[in-house]
Amino acid sequence: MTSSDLGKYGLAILTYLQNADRPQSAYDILDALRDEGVKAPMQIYRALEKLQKAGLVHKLAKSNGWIACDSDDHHHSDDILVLLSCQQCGSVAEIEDSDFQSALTKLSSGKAFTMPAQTIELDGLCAPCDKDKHR
Amino acid sequence: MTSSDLGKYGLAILTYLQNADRPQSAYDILDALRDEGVKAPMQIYRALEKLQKAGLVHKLAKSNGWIACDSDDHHHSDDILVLLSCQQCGSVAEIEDSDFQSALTKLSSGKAFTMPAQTIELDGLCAPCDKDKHR
DNA sequence: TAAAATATGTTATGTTATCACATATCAAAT
DNA sequence: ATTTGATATGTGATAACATAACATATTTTA
Repeated sequence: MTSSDLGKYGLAILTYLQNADRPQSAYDILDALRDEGVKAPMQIYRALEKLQKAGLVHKLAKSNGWIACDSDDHHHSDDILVLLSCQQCGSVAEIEDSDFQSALTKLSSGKAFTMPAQTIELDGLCAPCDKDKHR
Repeated sequence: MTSSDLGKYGLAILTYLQNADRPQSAYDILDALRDEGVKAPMQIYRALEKLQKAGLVHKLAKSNGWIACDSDDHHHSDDILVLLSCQQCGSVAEIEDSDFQSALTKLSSGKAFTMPAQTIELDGLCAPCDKDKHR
C-alpha cells in the first residue's frame, strides 16, 4: 500500500490519531489539520473512509470518535475486532479473541444471520479507572 | 411499573416503535407524534431515555435508530443484549445467548476490563435478504 | 398551602454528516 | 502530446442528530 492510497490528508490524519491518547471526533481532526490546508468536514470524512477501508482506523459508534488501529498488531480483515472503550478515561484497547469469535459465529449462524467482519464496541472501565472508582 | 413512569409521551413512542418494521430515528418519531402535541426534539429524547432505562427500547448506535424491545421476551437487566441488524431490509433480531455471554465475560475479565450489561449491535444480513442476494 | 422536586415546553445552539457541484489531477487511448 | 474519462479534492450549503439553558407547569412532601 502506498501513502497516496490514503488520500492527500490520510497520513496526517493517521499520525494525528496515533498520537492522540483518546478517540477524536472528525471535527477535532478538522481543527487540528487546518494548518495543513484542510478547510471542510468532507475532506476529513473522505479520508477517514479510506483509512477505515484500509483497516488503519476504527470508529467508535457510540461516541462518534475515531482511533488509529494498533500499529504493530495487524488484524486479519476477516476477523471480528473488539474495542474495549473506557468510559472514564477514554482509552480504547483493541483485541481479537478466538473464543469470542467462535461464540459469535455460532450465535449468528444459529440465527441464520450472515455477518461480515466488523468492529464491536464494548463500554466499561479499564483496570486503572476501575481501581480508582473503589478508593 | 406504571405508564406514567414513562413520561407523557412514553407510551405513544413505544407504541409507534412497536408498530414500525424497522428502526426509527428520534426525528421520525418527532414527526409521527406531532398530532399528539410533540413539538421539539427534547421531548422525544427525554422520553426515549426513560424508555431505555426501563429496558423497553434499544438504540442502534451505528444508525442512530431506535427499536422497541421484543415485548414478550423480557431480558434481565444484567444481561448482554445482542441486536442482529440487517443492512438490507432494516429488520432487527434481539437475542441473548449464554455461550456468547460467557465468552464475553471471559474476554473482558482477561483484559481486566469491567463491563456493565449493554447492547451490542451486529450488522449483517438476515436469512431472507441473504437468500435474495444469491439469486 | 408553601416549598421543593420533578416533569414538560420552548428557543436556541451545538455537533455530526452528507449533498451537490466546481475544479483539479491522473491515467489510458488515440 | 492531446483528448477523454475516471478519480480525487475543494467548497458552500444544508441535512440529520443531540443537548443546553431557561421558562412554566405539575406533583410531592413537609
